[in-house]
Amino acid sequence: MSYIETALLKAERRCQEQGSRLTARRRQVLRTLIEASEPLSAYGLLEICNAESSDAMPAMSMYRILDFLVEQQLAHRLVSSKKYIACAHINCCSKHFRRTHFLICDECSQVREVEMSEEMMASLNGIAGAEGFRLSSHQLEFSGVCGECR
Amino acid sequence: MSYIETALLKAERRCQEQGSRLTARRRQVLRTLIEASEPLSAYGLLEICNAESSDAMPAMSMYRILDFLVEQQLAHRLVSSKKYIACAHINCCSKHFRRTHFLICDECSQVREVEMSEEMMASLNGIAGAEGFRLSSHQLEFSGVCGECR
DNA sequence: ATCCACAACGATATAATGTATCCTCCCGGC
DNA sequence: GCCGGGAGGATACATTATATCGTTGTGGAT
Repeated sequence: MSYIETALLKAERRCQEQGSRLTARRRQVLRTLIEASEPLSAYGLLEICNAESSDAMPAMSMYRILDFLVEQQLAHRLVSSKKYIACAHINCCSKHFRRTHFLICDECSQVREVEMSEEMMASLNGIAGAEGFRLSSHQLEFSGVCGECR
Repeated sequence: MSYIETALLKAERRCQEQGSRLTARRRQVLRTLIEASEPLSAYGLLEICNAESSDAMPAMSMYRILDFLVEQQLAHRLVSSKKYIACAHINCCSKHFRRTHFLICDECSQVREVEMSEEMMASLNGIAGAEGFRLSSHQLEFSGVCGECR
């Protein structure tokens, strides 16, 4: 079974566990994200999805679906570029969730989603904690140049 | 001399060194940012600035001015909220520049701009480097809850 | 099987944020 | 005084996102 089929099945199961559904629209958006070679904007996704199906979806629906996918940790929103990617860990256990960071290449705009090490987590929490701050989200976006582009 | 007067003078000097000018408009925006108690959006700033002077500035100008202030490191743009703040280090030496991170409180939306420690820099570079990645920007935005709100 | 509640989606309008383009003005150096 | 370029004005438009209310459809309770 292909990566994408497995991913969609797992996603479906995860949704059911949450009492929600991976509907046709949602599945289509998620599949498009997984197949994409780069991060896509909401309207970019909309264009692709609407091109491949006869009845067009309004932008509102796309935003709702993306909110859903992000909430379910099936996708991520890159705040620095306002674009979306499928979660890289969609096919493995869920222990990585909410503990990842993103390496975003300025040149090729590829994104590496990397699990945050315990060491790094501790370091960040320590630094923030020294300021009396309790971190909530751990989605960090780093920009730079990737190995291939160097 | 007040904090804000000193800051504006220093800013003016810094601009001159760069061959640019801290014009009346730019000064007004920077002062507004320094006086603000919370991050402001471009249009929010526009409203404030236009309210206090007779001839209104178009949005385009505000964006240009903000681009300028950010480039000069006199202000920062918080990408997660699309808002702007005055640089907290506007009144001290420039060694902090491009080495800060932001602790953004979910509750009160206050922002602490914190110098990044050598240890943290090394840690981040190490982690990214292991993936063959060379970091460029070091503007990190952490969300959480600040000491006062806890 | 029917009905209900609610999740999901459609339709429409509009808000908020950001950029492109071209022109004018003004300051500083020659 | 002239000229070159930095700065800003005017206008249009692109992109991103949300508000609101109505409709559909699915699953569970009865």
